[in-house]
Amino acid sequence: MKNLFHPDKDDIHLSSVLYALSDPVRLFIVSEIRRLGERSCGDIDVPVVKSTMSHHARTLREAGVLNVRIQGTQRMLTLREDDLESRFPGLLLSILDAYDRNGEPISSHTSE
Amino acid sequence: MKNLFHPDKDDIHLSSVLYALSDPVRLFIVSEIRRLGERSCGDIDVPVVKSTMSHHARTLREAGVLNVRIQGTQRMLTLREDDLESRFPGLLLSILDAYDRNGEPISSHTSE
DNA sequence: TTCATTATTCGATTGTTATCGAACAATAGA
DNA sequence: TCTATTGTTCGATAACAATCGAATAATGAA
Repeated sequence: MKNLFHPDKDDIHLSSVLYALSDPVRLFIVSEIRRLGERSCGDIDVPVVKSTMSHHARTLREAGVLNVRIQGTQRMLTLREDDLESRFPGLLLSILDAYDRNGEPISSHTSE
Repeated sequence: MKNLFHPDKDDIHLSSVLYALSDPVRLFIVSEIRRLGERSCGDIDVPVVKSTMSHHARTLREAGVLNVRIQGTQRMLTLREDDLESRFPGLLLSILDAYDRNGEPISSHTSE
């Protein structure tokens, strides 16, 4: 049985969280999990192939944004809302609210 | 007289702002400007050479985080607090508060 | 005009990342 | 045991980024 690394709450770093959430695809993933609750990787309708999705899920997990629970062949993703809220109060909410208010395109952060 | 590009308020993108603030050096720069008010590039005691500082100032300006005003040979930097607050309510404050609460290290591979 | 101050640009280096497809692994179910 | 489902890992690629030092530019002061 595999054991997935998750950083301790106190090892979650602001710059890593901001970096993880600065990618439009990852922002979309996180927004969907917040909207729908726990979901597997495959449940999230994201315009990348599954190996890329796996990469993003890992990036978010290692940054401390997501918790990943193994259930059969699936990886169930949840937001680490409580850990993030206690470490960075208001941060996640303001980011996700900003995301929902302004329709960010899912292309690239160097768009124009 | 040179004219520096600043994105319109409505062209400031969440992912770009998060990316700009995901670098520890840039977080420090922004935190210092918030703490001290308007400052020139050279006023900020940051552990990088001036060409690198120039690069970071440009990244923050182009992301919409900083306003840069030319005064003589200096570039005076201010936070675009109002624009950011109206577009992403609470975001900047929660980031800077999180930064101040948890001392994020500036991990740089050079000393100066 | 000459010099000092301040910052930008340029070229190079080194490292990181987002993406894909193919191969692989783990599990559940028949 | 066989097969389908679900993800991960690996290798490759192309793009981007953080940093430095040197050269350049703009300005103000002597």
